[in-house]
Amino acid sequence: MVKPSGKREKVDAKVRILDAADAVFVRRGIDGARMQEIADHAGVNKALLHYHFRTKAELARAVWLRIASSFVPGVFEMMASELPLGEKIDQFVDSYHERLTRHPYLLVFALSEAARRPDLVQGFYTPERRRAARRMMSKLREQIDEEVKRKKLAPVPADQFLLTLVGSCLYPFAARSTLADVLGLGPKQVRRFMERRRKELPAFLKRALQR
Amino acid sequence: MVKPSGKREKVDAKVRILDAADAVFVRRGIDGARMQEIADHAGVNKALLHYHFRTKAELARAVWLRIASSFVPGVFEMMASELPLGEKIDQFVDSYHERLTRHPYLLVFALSEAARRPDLVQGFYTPERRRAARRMMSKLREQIDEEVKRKKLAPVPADQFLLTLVGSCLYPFAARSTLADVLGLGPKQVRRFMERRRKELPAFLKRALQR
DNA sequence: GTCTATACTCTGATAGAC
DNA sequence: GTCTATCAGAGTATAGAC
Repeated sequence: MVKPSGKREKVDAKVRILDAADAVFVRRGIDGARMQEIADHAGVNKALLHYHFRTKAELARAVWLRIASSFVPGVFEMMASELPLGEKIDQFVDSYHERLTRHPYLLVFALSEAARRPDLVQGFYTPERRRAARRMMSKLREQIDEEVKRKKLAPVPADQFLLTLVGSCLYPFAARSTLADVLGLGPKQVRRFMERRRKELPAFLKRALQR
Repeated sequence: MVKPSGKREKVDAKVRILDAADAVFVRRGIDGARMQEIADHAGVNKALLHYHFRTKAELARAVWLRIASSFVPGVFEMMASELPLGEKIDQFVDSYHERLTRHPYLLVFALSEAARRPDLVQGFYTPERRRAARRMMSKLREQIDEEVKRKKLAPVPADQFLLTLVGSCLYPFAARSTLADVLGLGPKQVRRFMERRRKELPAFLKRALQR
């Protein structure tokens, strides 16, 4: 499957633009991003951005959808799988720690734009994706209920537990700078702190479900 | 303590501007906010914003500092107090649920601007505030250690526990829209979900510390 | 202190050549 | 598809009257 040299450049430019837009939007936010900076970053002219993605809003939406598609479905699937609950927790924490460590601005971008621009997210949750979400929830419910029954715990609603997992895992990445300020840590100490968290958080959460 | 009618207008305008700027910045983000919208919202002319706060950046900083001052010191103090650990958890969850329910965009604003603009936060953590933060941490450490010893738990670092508390409490407010999409909830159901969380989260966290 | 009017820059978007 | 050149509008900031 060799690329026809004519088509090659075209595709590449469009992808390079998307990659550049990703970097700039995530770093600066949609409103703070400049089309010029994206063009420079992609090594093309500003006009070309408008050729491939008519407006800034459309480019932003393309970036957004690409990002969301790159991890939401995977999480749904993993969480709906037959893996034991404990391993799901491990995998979730591991994969987000890995990704968010390498992309420090990603979470804040996703949260703030999703909160402020419903239109951006519009259409991402297709019927199929909603079904996947429901499959995930019902599988989790089943596993948690079993755990609760076996260990005779107070019942824990699956949605609440999932949110606690997600929140306590992701939040530190959103609040990294505040965290450093409040705990009085330098960048290096923050990294060490997060590494420890990666190991200890799953244990803490599992323990909370084990009695 | 009656206001001299001459001074009254002056003070009021400046405060009205701050209030308006707060509303607009929090809702749109700093980059997305327009000086014109702030002026309209405050019922004054655009030029007056520049008279009282030279630039947009300075106005944004004033808003930021006012917001941060309005709750950070209180949390530090409460968390450093002699209250039992369990009651601290209750109070923390309650006060944030109350505040963030009424100001849905506040958290996302705080997180995204703090992450992207170190200069904005610059100078907020004075030596006195850092001391307050350390007092909080050492008191929490003491209380958690005691809990751990009494209940013979695996040791839980205070900073990690605090972050889990903060994250699992605040995150849902930052991800409100995503939450609704993933769980397939309408606005009303989201509210009910959050009310339940307010009651159940403290119990879950305390249980995690009780074995 | 507050307003009107305006200067000027920045930036998203288009036209048109290659 | 990609570039150069340019426009139109938006948006921050200032000058100056009251």
